[in-house]
Amino acid sequence: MNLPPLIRSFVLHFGEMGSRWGINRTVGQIYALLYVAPRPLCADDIVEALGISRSNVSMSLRELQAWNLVVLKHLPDDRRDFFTTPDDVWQILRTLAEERKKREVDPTLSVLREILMQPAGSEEEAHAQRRMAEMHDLIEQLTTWYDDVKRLETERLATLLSLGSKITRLLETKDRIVSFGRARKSERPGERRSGGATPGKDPEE
Amino acid sequence: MNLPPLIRSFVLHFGEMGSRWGINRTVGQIYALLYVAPRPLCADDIVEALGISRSNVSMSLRELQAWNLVVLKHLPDDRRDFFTTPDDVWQILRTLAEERKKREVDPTLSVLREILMQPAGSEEEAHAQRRMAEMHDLIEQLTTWYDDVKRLETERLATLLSLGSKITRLLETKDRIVSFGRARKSERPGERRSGGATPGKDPEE
DNA sequence: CACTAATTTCAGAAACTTCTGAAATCACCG
DNA sequence: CGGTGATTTCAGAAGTTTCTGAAATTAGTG
Repeated sequence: MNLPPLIRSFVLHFGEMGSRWGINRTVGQIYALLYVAPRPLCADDIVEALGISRSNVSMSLRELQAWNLVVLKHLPDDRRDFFTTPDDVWQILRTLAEERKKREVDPTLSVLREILMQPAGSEEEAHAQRRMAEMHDLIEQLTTWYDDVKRLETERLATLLSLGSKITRLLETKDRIVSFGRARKSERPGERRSGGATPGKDPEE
Repeated sequence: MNLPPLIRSFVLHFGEMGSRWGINRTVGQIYALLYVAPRPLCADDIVEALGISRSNVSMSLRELQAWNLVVLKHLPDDRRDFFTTPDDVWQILRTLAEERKKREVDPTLSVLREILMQPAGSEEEAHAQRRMAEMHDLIEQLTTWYDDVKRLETERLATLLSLGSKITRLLETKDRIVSFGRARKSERPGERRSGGATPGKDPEE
């Protein structure tokens, strides 16, 4: 490996991290390298920078493509493939979330659904099904939220994040103001339960 | 492995999933088993249910304890350790988020900070630092949001989730109403930038 | 403080993943 | 359509992780 020290540390750290979740070391390193490189790199650039075999680079790039994490570029009069990462880190985050959901969450949800369809053969199984139903419902709530939020443009998403938990307070403020403004048109919102509070159901978006 | 079919499917799925992210197959299976079991299990119950060696169970339980994912119980007049998972799935989610952050996010943040402190030795390194800074800032925004939201009680967290992106609309509604109600006390909120929109900075928690 | 039973540790075996170099494939060019 | 160079595939080598049984440790008991 023959890289400027700062880039080297970053690449090595990503390699480590990569192996801590599913992705492997080389894939992590290549991603890190592409992420910080000032221009798109071709396979041989990567071989040179990381000191790994050509075939390993080829396979790892395939994997990154399968994750939609890299962008393919072509230079005129050069038939080699050049690779970069998207410029926008928020876009990268979205892709990562989407792919991890696809690989980690969706299969679990469908296994849970399948098991929950079957009849329990004993009290032990019935209890297990109740537990699985709790898990299923939690995951479903989270993915519903995610599906909703992922469509926001970056700017609004950032606003949402910067508000954080303040929103629950804001929500109460809004309840007060709106119910006051409308002079109690129907009934007052009052205490809200955990399940399905969906005020202000605008048709747009 | 000698388990009722529904439980068996669940346990096997979790084993698979386990190996898809960092955790290993056995650890995943044991967790799944404890999660659906109607009562706390001891190590030998697990050996029996999953058909794996006693020592493997012992090591895997240690790992689950290191992740804070299991609860230790003792029965009177029995010095064996019995294990369960917490009853509340939201609590489980919190623990999982906390531990993954500790292992996956925090180390990355500190590596990024360290690298960003060092002087760049070339334009290539300077560019890399700019990219790393973008990544750093994104992660910091996400963790700030997380640190804020994780303190919410389950009920409020559920409300927040069920609102999802509707909140940004709600926010605009609130801006309108509040600025109208206050009859433009100081300046009007207007367009909001991505960075630090923090309306309603209440002192309380 | 010896005995017993539960539990943990650990060295090496088994299983699995990653990585390589050689061979096959692909795609353009004359 | 044969040649050239880039790229991919793949069998097996290298490396890593997981799992086991045997030995060591811990903790309670008479």
